Amino acid sequence: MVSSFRQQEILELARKDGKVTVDGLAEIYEVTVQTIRRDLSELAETGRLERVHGGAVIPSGVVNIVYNERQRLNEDGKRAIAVACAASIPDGASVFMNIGTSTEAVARELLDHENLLVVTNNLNIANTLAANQNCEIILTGGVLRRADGGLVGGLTAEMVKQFKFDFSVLGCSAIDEDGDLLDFDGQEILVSRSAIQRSRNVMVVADQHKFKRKAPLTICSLSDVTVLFTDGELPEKLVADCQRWSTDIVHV
Amino acid sequence: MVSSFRQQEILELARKDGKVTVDGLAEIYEVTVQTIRRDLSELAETGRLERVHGGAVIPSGVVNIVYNERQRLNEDGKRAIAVACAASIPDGASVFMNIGTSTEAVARELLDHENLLVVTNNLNIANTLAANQNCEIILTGGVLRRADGGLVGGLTAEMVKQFKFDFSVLGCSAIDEDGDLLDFDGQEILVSRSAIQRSRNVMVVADQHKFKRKAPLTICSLSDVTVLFTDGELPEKLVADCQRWSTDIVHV
DNA sequence: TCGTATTTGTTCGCTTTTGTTAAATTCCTT
DNA sequence: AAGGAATTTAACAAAAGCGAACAAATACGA
Repeated sequence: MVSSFRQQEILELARKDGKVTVDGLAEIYEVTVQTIRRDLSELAETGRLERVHGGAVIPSGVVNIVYNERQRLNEDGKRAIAVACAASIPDGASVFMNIGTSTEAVARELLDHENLLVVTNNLNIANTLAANQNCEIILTGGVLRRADGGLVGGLTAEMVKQFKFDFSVLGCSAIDEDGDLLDFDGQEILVSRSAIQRSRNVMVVADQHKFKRKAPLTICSLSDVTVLFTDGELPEKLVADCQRWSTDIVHV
Repeated sequence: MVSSFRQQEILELARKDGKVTVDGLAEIYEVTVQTIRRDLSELAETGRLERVHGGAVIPSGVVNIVYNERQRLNEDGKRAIAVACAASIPDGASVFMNIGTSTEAVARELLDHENLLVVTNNLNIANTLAANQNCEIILTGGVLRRADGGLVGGLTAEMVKQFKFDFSVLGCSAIDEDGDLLDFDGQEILVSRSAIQRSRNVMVVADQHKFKRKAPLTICSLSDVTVLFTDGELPEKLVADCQRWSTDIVHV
């Protein structure tokens, strides 16, 4: 969902020079500054640039794993979900966050939180939150998966078990009609399960598409979850089940 | 989060020179001193600079400059050392690499090796080697240290102990006249020691400056090392000791 | 071809940034 | 320790940049 060829080129320009200006880009592309502003806002919203007055700069971070532009599906929805989720996390909390674009969106919304302790197996999240000086970041160990900057493998789950979290923020590949959280990755489900086991509150972030997809492996049931953040409509039966399980649903 | 182009560049200037002056910056950016003062105040508020009369300096106690400076120190020498070290590592080896600019240089020379398995607690090394598709990268877990992209803490050493390496490539802060490897960082020496314990071959990369510096903590002795790569001259006595310990010295 | 959705341009009120001035503070020399 | 120069802070006005809303233009699918 790259909304324009400009945005790609703007990114390249920014990477080359370290920064871009609104006026400069407007001149290059022969469009109004307003159009450029819209581009920059979009790029900033998804964390690919950092907006400053008069232009934008490359986001400052420790890591810069070059990974393929990944599927950017339903960005607005994910953002709204992330905002709601981040709002539920108080300053000073200890949080685990796993692999996934939805959890990465949450990380971006946590930039203004204070005194967080974040444990993650996702290098992108580490990179994003590195900008928040008030945030202690702990990476789990594991094999680096270049495709998504994830750390995977048996060691990862082991490491997660060493902690006790106030919150887990988990993404998944799909949610089944009967309320099972599903994933494609056998090792990642072990990580997620360990996190659930060690968390006082389990938060799941899942946009509407997750209800239409299928995946082969079960992470857990929504009954194990404290609160689900989504922008999708759940089947009536599942809503009833959640009520029975006392699983909160936050619909954004 | 920086609010203007200038602030990011001011930070870079400060890191490069260790300090910046209000007048100097005002001239560079062609703005009034008042504007620069506002920038500096903001940067100081968020702890990234320390304000002094007439300008600003890097906050004391932060490793940052030291790190950036170190990186530029004796680049050619480090490169030569790295080339020699990388040449001693065969394709298909399992390698541990720790924090340090010298080991990072080695990583750059390993980009053409094949089928390596590299374990590291250094995000920069992971980042560098990510470009080598034939290389499996495993990150140890640990607390992310923003200053140098290192992963530190008790968990890191624990994780290292799970492996058995063909080679360790280790940097250190200093080498004592009697052949002791020294470091500033208490937690990093635990990591290094674990790696030494679990390695068939221990390689130490140390440029000439390491022989002129001091550090408070002992990692191990050169007698525990298989081969030392350096561009510096060792005291005669130490050369003799190494011969006795059957520690090879590769002088580039 | 028409109707709809998306993108772009225009305007305007509002916010942020910058420059200017004056008073207060700090630094340095004597 | 005093006095003068340099630096800083504070306050306010000017300028630049911003986002929202709506209209025009363009692209797209039926």
